[in-house]
Amino acid sequence: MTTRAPRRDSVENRAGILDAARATLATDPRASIDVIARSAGLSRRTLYGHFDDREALIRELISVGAQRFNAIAESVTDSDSRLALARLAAQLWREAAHVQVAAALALDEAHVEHTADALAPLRRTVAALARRGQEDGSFRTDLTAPTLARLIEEVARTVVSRTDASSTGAVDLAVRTLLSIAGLSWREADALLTAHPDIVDSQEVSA
Amino acid sequence: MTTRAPRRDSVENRAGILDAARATLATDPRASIDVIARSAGLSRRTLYGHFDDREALIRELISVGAQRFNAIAESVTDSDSRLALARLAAQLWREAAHVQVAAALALDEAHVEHTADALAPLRRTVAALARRGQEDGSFRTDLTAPTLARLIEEVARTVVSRTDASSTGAVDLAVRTLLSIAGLSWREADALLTAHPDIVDSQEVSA
DNA sequence: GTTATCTTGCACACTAGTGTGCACAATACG
DNA sequence: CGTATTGTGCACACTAGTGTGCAAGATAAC
Repeated sequence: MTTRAPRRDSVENRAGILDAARATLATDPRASIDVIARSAGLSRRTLYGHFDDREALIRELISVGAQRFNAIAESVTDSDSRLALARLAAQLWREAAHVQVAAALALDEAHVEHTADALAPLRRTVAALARRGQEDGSFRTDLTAPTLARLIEEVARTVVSRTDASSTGAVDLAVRTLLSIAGLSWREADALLTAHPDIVDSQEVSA
Repeated sequence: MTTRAPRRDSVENRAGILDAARATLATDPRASIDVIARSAGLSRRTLYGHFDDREALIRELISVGAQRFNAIAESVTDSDSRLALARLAAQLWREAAHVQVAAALALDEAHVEHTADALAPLRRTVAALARRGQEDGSFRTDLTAPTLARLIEEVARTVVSRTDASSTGAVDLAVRTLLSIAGLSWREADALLTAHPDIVDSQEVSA
């Protein structure tokens, strides 16, 4: 009487669709369901077996992605706000694949709201960081903390979505850009990264 | 035998369509022809009397806009590269209405090429400015000149298209952001703007 | 006042996409 | 094996948009 366990290929296909959607939508946020399904090696009809809607597919994509980098936001605990910002940027960059979809989709009117909700924890972290950085004299004070936070968010979005993630030194560029936006001169940023080479290189989390 | 002069209302309507398109597409780059026509107070059918295509309408919009700010690029002649960048940013901001459409449309795959072509002069100016700024020690040298130029372009696009143009102090924000990206610390940028209040205030061109 | 020019509404054909129903084939699971 | 689950192709209805043809009406130019 009890229902059977779900077939293995079914769950694999579902994951495959999500991967394909992530890759496809990162380049073209308006890619059709058919293109996504095909690039996952499945038929359009099958995709509708896994997701009710285009909407449902995208919502899941956003939720999963947001979860990943909300976690990152929590993991950054440096007391030096400049370091915290640098590390946050670098860590997020490593999730570039996930970030890019979110960044691309966030620009689409239909999903801004959901994206904003899902990313609320990350945004709170950034806002708090901006405030702290101003208070301890690390960040610029010619802008209000909320404005600075907004600026950091927007520029981060831009850098992430308009940079070839595979090119060497891309992480470096992203981090330096955000430090500049925070108000550091490029020499300060440079000195900071030289003093803490672990930020840009590989992750400090042991395997 | 000779053809009549075109009717006055006709040329006005054509201009009206361009204005409406500019305003509408700045918010939603995918607005339908019908929406644009209606917001110009005309019927969809009439719009097609003035422009062959959606394509033709957009091409003209881009061309006219590009012309305007290529002219601006030429008008900036400060020998101090920091001043030149600041003034360029401020001047372009005053053309915000035109810039915003271009910025929005430039993100659309279908028009990137045309936009890039039309903006070539401006981009050349920015590239030269980046090089000059590095040579005279004003701008950061941790990035190559082309990378810096690209970064300036992208961030400018972001600031322009994602800022409420009417809000007070928006010009100020735009200029400060770009100076930061160029590598100045926020204090340097602040000092520069204090020393040259004409940049952010009103235009220095006599009426 | 004529008249060429312009605007408009309506119907039409066309494209590209979404989401569903259904019958049939394949297959992983028990 | 048997069978419930899943994938697939096809037809279908639907939406939203583009671009055109045409006839009738408005109106600025002469």
